[in-house]
Amino acid sequence: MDGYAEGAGELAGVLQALADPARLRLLSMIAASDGGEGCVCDLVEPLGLSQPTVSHHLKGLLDAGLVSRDKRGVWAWFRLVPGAPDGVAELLSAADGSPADP
Amino acid sequence: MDGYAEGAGELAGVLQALADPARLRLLSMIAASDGGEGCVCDLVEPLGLSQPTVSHHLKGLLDAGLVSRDKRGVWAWFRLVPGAPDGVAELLSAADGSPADP
DNA sequence: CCCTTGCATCGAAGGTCGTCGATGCCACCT
DNA sequence: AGGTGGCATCGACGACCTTCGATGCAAGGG
Repeated sequence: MDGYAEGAGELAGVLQALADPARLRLLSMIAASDGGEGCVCDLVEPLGLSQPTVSHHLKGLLDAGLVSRDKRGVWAWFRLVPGAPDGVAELLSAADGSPADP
Repeated sequence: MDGYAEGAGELAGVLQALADPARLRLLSMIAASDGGEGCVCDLVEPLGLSQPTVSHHLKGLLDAGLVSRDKRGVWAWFRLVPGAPDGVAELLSAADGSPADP
């Protein structure tokens, strides 16, 4: 029963990484980008935040395992990790006893 | 395209209400309780937090629409709102371009 | 070889959230 | 009616997170 403690801590970490409008918009923009990839220079402008802040949020998402970084030369291309949010969704549904899968 | 901004803010609010080990454990314990209901007195001990803190977290979950309060006499019984985390899960999946429902 | 461009890191300020102790209120039991 | 037990609210402290400006590093072009 205390097994929930660890899972709760880990899930809470991923949720906290997602619990931010900037992070969610970042994910949406990357997903909507061409080829599912987005470089920082293309994300800074529409977000309205400074470049270091965007880098910081990207690092948070990277640390949470939600995006992957691919440095091609000078540009850093970020891509979504497929199924990552689905895993979070499943954990969420499993945490409260509402089965999302039949 | 900027429509994500509002949705992101709202979703971020619910996620921030969930991004806490105590909250997640609270939901798990309520779900595992008999009849899907749990009173504060039964939740304070296993959580290891003080009673005011538990009340505060419960209020947070209540404000996020994740649980419902049912005051029966002196005891306050908290129950999960069915489908609430599923809605969050759907929003999560929809936010990154992974369609959970066609 | 030097300069420009793009990204990550460092340090700091401001705000928000989690946690606690003390208090007040309401319902039940004697 | 008085006493007891349980829950919500209030004020305060400490820690974390978000954001910014400035700086450092690596890659590519002239």
